[in-house]
Amino acid sequence: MTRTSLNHFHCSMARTADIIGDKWSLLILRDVFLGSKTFSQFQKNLGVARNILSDRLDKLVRNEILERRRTRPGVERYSYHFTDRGSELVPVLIAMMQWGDRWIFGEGKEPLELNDQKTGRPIQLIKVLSADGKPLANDEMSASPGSGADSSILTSFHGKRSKVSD
Amino acid sequence: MTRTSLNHFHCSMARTADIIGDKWSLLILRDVFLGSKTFSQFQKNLGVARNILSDRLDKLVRNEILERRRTRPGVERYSYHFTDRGSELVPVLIAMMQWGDRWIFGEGKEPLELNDQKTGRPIQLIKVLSADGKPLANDEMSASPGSGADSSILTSFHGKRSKVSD
DNA sequence: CAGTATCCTCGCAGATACTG
DNA sequence: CAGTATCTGCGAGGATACTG
Repeated sequence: MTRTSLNHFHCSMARTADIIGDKWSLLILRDVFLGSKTFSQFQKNLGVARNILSDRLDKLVRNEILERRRTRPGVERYSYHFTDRGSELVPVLIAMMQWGDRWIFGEGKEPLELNDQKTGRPIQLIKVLSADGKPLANDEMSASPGSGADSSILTSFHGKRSKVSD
Repeated sequence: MTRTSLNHFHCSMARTADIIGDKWSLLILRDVFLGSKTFSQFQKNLGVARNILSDRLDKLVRNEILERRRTRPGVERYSYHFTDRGSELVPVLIAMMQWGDRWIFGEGKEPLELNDQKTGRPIQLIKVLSADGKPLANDEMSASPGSGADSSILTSFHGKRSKVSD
């Protein structure tokens, strides 16, 4: 990838992956999510090369995921923040973290705990809901035993499948 | 990335990104999610080079995201399916798709619709829930206006922040 | 501090031919 | 069909020096 852009795919996944589907972008977003704001914070936390960091931040700003603000007038001091668009990416980040918590770090591995800032309530679950807002039995998402017969998660869909390869 | 592995990060996001955070893997998973099963289906749908596809499938199988099954005994005919571990990645995929539906393809752009296979109910929302299962007002996730003062999504957290860079 | 500029290297990705 | 093998090259990524 990267060599070829995914823009020609009429697929939200592909387009989204094209924007945030690289590791540094993902890690930068995670870092923003966890409170980092400045170039040097990112650089220090992630250990990424400065030019790469610069490039990624630029891309995220151009794609309106992050917004760059001057912290003090006159001085070269900036901070990065989620835009609306960007903050709605948080569920993606949380979903990834939760998966990792569960499947990479095991039971006793003290996963990252997140609290909602306003209510103080812990955030622990991300769920796929049906249109009416009722939770879809989560079992259905992961019910099929790995070696089961015909694992059928969510296979039916409507939309342009035909143009997948173009 | 890719050059350096993310294994040394004690961070679920980083580790998850290391496994599925590249575009072809993501697209393969999407394709599995939408019903593709075989090497040639992937190859045809995605237009990816065969060696790359082979490599990614291998990696996904090694990481126990996908499982390879022989469809007919004796014949070289295989199919790929989600494992338990893999199927729990579906929320990540859905979260990405939804974000793309909303922010890349606009209102009138007919986003992909997904139906739950068993109930037939449409799946449209993915939500972050608090530990008690109650929905966290979704506004809190995206409330801060892009240019607002101090956009505070979910900033508090507990866990090993210290080891971020090592 | 917050980047840009430069150089160099390695590996991802593409194309194509071949095999069981 | 489902890959493996090989060859090539672009460009992502790293390191470091420099600038406003």
